[in-house]
Formats: sequence, C-alpha cells, structure tokens
Amino acid sequence: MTYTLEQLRGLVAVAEELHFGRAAARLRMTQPPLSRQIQKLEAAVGAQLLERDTRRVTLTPAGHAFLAEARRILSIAEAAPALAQRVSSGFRGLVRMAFTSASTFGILGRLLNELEARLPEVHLELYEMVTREQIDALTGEDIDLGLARPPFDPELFESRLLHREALLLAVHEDHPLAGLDRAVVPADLATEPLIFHSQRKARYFYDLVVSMVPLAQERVVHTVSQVMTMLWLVSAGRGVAFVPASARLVGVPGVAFLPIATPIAEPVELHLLWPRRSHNPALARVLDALEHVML
Amino acid sequence: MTYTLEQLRGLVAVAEELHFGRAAARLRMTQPPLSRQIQKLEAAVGAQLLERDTRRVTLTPAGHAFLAEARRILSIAEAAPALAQRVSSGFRGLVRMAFTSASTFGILGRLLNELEARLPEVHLELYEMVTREQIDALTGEDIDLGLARPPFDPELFESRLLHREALLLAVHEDHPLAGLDRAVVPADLATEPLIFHSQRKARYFYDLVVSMVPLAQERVVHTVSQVMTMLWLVSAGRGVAFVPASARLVGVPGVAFLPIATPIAEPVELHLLWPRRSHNPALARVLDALEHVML
DNA sequence: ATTGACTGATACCTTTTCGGCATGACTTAC
DNA sequence: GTAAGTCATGCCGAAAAGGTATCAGTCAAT
Repeated sequence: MTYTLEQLRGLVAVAEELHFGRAAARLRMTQPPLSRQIQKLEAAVGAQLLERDTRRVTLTPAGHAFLAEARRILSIAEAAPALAQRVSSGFRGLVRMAFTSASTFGILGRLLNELEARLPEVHLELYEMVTREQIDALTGEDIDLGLARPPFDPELFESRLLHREALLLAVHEDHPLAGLDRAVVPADLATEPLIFHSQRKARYFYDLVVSMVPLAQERVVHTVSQVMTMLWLVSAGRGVAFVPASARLVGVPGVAFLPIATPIAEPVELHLLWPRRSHNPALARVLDALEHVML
Repeated sequence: MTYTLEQLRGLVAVAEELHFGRAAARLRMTQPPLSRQIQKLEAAVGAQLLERDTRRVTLTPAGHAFLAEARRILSIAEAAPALAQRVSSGFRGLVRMAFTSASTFGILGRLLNELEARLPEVHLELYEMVTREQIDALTGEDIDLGLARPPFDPELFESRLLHREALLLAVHEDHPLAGLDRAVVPADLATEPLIFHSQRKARYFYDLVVSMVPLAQERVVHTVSQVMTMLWLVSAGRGVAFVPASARLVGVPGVAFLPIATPIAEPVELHLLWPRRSHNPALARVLDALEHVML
C-alpha cells in the first residue's frame, strides 16, 4: 500500500492548522474525508504522524520528520509542470551547435551573446566541425544546429544566410605584393606558389575560389582543409592563400591580407543550418531569436 | 487539476521500457489504463512528455526534464516512510539533555560516547543547568532528559541512579591539613573558615553535607551554588569546601583534595531524570541504551 | 500490393475509491 | 450538569480507476 500527493497536502494543511476542521476548509472539503486521508497516510507510512486528543492536535516526532519530506515532495511536484512547460516551449533546454573553426571566430562570440541575452535558460553546447561533419552530425541527430558553408540538401535541411564576407589573399608580410595599393588580380599571381583548399574536405572554398579567380592548379604546393593551417603555412613563407576576411582576426604573425578583385564583393557565405524535421523546441526559439540577426 | 504519484510511476516505467505493454506488465496492470494515466499526466502537466508513433515511444525534451523531477519525487516518497518509522521507533531523533556543570564533567563524555556508539542517528543537544533549572525545563518540555541530584517528585518524574561518588574536602595545597595521612573528621574543621553550599540554589549538597558532617554554620564565609566557584575560592585561600570527587577533574591550581570520614562511602548521587509522560520516542531508546550503564 | 503481426488509443463495463452528510464518542468550559 | 467543540465512524451517492474487447495505424514479409 502506498500514499498519494493528496494525502500529503492533507497532512501539511493539518500540520499548519493543527485543526482538522480548519484544514479541511482550506482544502475545500469537509472534515470526515480529511480524517480518513490522514488515517490512510499513517497506515501507508507505518507510523503515527499526529497525536489527536479530541481537544488538540499535535505532530509526533515522526510526523515532524515526515512533514519535512512531504513539503519537499510537494514543492518539487508543484514546480515540475512549469519546468516541463518551459522546456516544451523551447525557452529552456539544450541546443548542440557546431561551427567551422577559424572562419567563425569573429561572429560566434556575438551570436552567443545575443542568445544568452534573449534565451538565458537555453544552454548551448558547442562543437567544432567542418561543414561535412556538421551535415553528418545533423543527420545522426548528434547536433541540432550548424554554422556551415553551402551547398545543402534542401530535402533534409533548412538554412539561412547569416554572414557574408570578402575573400582576401594572405601573403607573407615581406612578400613583394604586400605593398600593392590596389586589389589583387589573377595576373598578379601568375608565378606565385599557391596554398590551396582541398577539393574534398573544403569543397566550398575550393569551388568558390576556382569560380572567382581562374588559376593554374599546377602551382599548388599544399592542399589544406583548414584556414588556420593555411595561415601558418603563409607565415612560414610557403606561398599565398585565399582566405575569408575573418581570418584577419586570427593572430598569426607575419601575415598580410590583400583585397582581391572578385565578381562579387563578399562572396564567402556562412549559413545557419538545421534539419527540417527537428524535435527540439529550443532550436525553434534559437532560430526565432536569430531571425533578424545578420552578423 | 493535478497529478498523482501513480502517474509518475507510470511515466518512469514507460520511459524506461519505451513500450506501454511492457511498462504495464511491470506495474502489474494492463496497457489501456496505463495509456490513460500518461494522457492525464500530460494534461495535468500541460506539456507532451512522450512521442507515440504507434511503432515506437520516445521521450520529448519536456518529458526528459519532467522525468528527472518525477524520479526525485519518487525517491523521496519511497524513502520517507522508513525515515518516519526510525523516528517513531526512537532510533533516530533528537534528545535535549541537561547536565549540572562541574560535577558531570567526568562522566558526561563517557555517556555521550556510549550513546553515539549505540544510537548513531539520535542527536543529543546539551544544556548546562543546575537541578532546579532542569526540573523546570523538563516540566516545560524544553528538555527531555536531565542529569541531576535528588530529590525529585515521583508523581511527575522517573529517575535512575547513574553515578555515586565520595565527598572530599577541598583545601589550599599549603594548608596544614593537606599533609594529613588519614580521613578528615569534623573535629579537624573546628576553626576552619567554610565555603558552603547555598541552601536554596544548591539544596542537595547543602542537605547532604549537613547530614554527613555536623558543623557550626557560623563559620561559613561564603555561600555558593556552583562547585566551580568553590574551587576558585579555595584556590584563593578563602577557606575549605566540601566537593564531589569529580571536582578533582577540574584543573584548578593550588587545590588539594582530602578524604572525609562519612557514614556512607560515596554519598554523592547523580541521577538520570525524565518526565513520566514524555512523548519523545528517542528518549525511550536513550534510556534503554543506558539501562545497564553505571558510570 | 496484400496480409499478418504489433502497438497505442478508445469504448464500454465493473469495481474501487472518495467525498459529503448525519451522527457518535469524548473532552473541556461555564 | 450541560453545552459547545472536535475528531472518528457509518452510510450513501458520485467520481475515478482498472479490465476486456476492439479499433486504427505502421511495419515487414511474402
């Protein structure tokens, strides 16, 4: 045999009023069923909780101890629905978000500040992944949201353009081009050793640069997938590299950044990316909160 | 509308099995009422907790959050009766105990060690009081148990002899009597200035000494109620005093203790004292634990 | 594509539980 | 001694809960 929350509410009321009649009135019921509630509670607990003297009601020591537990139970029980509702509405919860390393450095902080201010109860878990890994993780439901580069399969994913930036040429600061007072054109790079993006692992940048700047692939001296690596190779004097403007924010010494003449001023896109069929209510709130944010 | 502990047990079972049929079997019921329990719980909570797909059952984020609260509630609810039973049986609880200061120093520690070993869940609160105060506090239910000196009103109190000790004469170490190689007799004190017990505040010692050692009251130079005070006055050379043997344990410098020839070898009694009509179950266990302890 | 197995929801009925009223048993106060 | 107050008990009707049968939807195998 076990007891019910109603019986605990009865006990609390009687313990506070020390009078069955008044306690019953407070619970909007009559005294007899309240007396029976307490009797059943005592039977279920296996100890006398109240001393009834037909003239006064007192808590036994066991009653005192059990009352404290009853109050703990009831306070959790009363607060739990509101908690579940906040989670259900998405104002509280967990969003696991992936981002592409170096290229996101500049905007990730601002994005997190925005979310913290608007959704203080939503916890963000951050994962560093390249676009390909993000897509796999979104499909496998290991993350809820990505900051990634196109293209995406519109069958499976929704996305929103979050940020555009220019494509720059990273050169060693002692390089002759570093003093140039105009934008770099393909002809300037006719004999330069190139540090280039991997066609497989950094497909977006590969396709972008190829479409923006016609170049001879045979001058590629390194094939790399991370912006960070490119910067270090440039710093080491291995060649020149095409990087997004946000690479400036990474403090790699001895690297200069030059504008490039491209058909589109800011061709590098960063998108918010999420699965069409997500069951995480907090994701919807996060997307709402970022609706009008363009970083 | 509110929910019940049974519904929480239903939720936990379904969340663990992720299958209504198996969960119902575990709860020794059939599947339909369990489905209705969960529906009512969701209605009461105001959020969907489970995603049912006629093929698989999943927890929603709100369900996860609420499940954790449900487990907290149930674990308290399941542990609470055992707690109440321990309190009810007296194996756990609080006993407020008074003791007379100096004269109890020697035995109080041993008594507390004994109780700690036998009743580790019973907390003892200690109060320092003279016998008169103890009787008042027991009557007013401010304490549960006293360590006091007779006499007691047997109508209101029960008591048990806990300790006997000798009556000693405290003298300054430079006093001529300090070198005596036999017990002191009344004649030795014919001209000594006496530090004596207050007839009102230390009635027990007053009556005891008067009955054991016939003396001329006109040689009393100080009237005192606490043994501690007596020792300091002896130390200051103000006279000699009758003190219980346990006063030796109080480290007051320059005081020597001499045996006294008394009709009874150990006339000073210390009793356990408690109200006949106590409602504290822990008191009964403490008395049981001390049943055969004679300190 | 059809069929059978599986699973949660629903309809309906029976049993249990719960609350309310009337009243009893007992104590306290005047 | 009587009256007022308080908790417990008996009884009844209403509400709630559980069980059986069945429905509706999905998946897998033929």
